[in-house]
Amino acid sequence: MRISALAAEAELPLATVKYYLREGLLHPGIASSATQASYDESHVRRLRLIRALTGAVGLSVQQTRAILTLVDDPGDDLYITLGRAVSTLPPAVHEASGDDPDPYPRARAALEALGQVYDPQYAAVAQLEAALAATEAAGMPMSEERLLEYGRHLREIAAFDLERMPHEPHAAVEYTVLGTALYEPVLLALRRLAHQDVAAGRIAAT
Amino acid sequence: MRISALAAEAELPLATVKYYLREGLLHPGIASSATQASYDESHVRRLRLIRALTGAVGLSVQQTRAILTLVDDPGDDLYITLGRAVSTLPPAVHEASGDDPDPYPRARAALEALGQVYDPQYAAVAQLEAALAATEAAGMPMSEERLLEYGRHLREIAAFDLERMPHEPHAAVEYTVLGTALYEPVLLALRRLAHQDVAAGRIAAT
DNA sequence: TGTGATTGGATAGTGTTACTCTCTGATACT
DNA sequence: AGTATCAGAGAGTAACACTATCCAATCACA
Repeated sequence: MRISALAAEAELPLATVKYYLREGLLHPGIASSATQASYDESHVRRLRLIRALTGAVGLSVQQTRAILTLVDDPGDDLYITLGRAVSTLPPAVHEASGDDPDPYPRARAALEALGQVYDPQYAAVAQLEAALAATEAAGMPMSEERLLEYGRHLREIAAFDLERMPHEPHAAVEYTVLGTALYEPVLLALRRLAHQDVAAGRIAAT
Repeated sequence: MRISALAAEAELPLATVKYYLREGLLHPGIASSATQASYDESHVRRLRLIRALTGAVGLSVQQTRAILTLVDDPGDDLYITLGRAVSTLPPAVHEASGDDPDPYPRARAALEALGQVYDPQYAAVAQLEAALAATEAAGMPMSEERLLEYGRHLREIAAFDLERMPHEPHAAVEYTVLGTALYEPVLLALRRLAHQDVAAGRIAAT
């Protein structure tokens, strides 16, 4: 398959495929001569994955490359790899100054209330802190009650996810990293639809 | 309060405050002369809300303006207002061509499996379709089992949210629109942390 | 009542991002 | 032999979120 056939297969402009090649998101084809290379099904799959991440998940090209690199070439520690993946996922958050004794007070309080263990280095802690700070700044702070309710359901979802993790290490990394990123938009869309459904149920019950 | 004091209060560069004024995100101060206007606490709160939406929630200035306009000036129908708000929330999705008999097959199947009523016009349906299509394109389709599990928990979260909705119409709009947008980053951060916590529990149990 | 700073308002400039276009020389089909 | 396509590189573009500069008017203070 030549590059133009690849572009057609993936329904992308040729120039865009070249751009992804240049940016290192797509692995090069096998060069058969100085001006010819052949591409295969793996390139088509990769392009679909790239579009899934830049499209529905909303990642930038840089973030997408970071995620793809992790999936392609995971370390031997799933925990560290997932940590790296989460730290590249939005929202981006600047790390706290090293000398702050309690850099994440809201997140710490929340996680203690939930009885969850956590690694303060983990990017999601800073993300939670930023998200909670934003709710306060906007004048709609999360009550502890709401936090407990949300946390309880998300823990069950997380437990469900973990139960279905493949055993083989490489597959486990792919499942975890991609599952974290790809299922998030589904989660948000389902919540928005659930609001609609519950509201409709309320009205019908009147 | 003059504009420089407002900028200082909100910890933003003066030029940025002027930019938000120009873009119509921030209401003008009361002009006391041709070159003087005075700002008050409402402007400080508004700036904090703007930063919450553009920062943690990750909205663009355009999207932020759309949300703020809805909150400031909601129609008399909460349902329609929420629909408009959801349609401006990411991920952006192009509407289907009007003549497609089944534009959202994955979303339809999912919502039928969940037994949820839904309005096909609702933007979240297209968002769900795009999110499910992305999981398939990436080679990690959502199983029906996973969909049911996610949907169940999100419905409970949605029911919790709706129970706490204020009665007064204007407050209800603000709560619903801002709650949808502001709590989403919290939801995602909590899921990421729950993965970590559940994984830690697994290891400890070994 | 001068004088230096600040204001609102407008315009222009900047750095980033995600493409998109154009060019070049080499190679492939016919 | 002639046309088309290729890989690779570079430049160009449009949108975005600021950021900077300029101006005349006005204010605060000496």
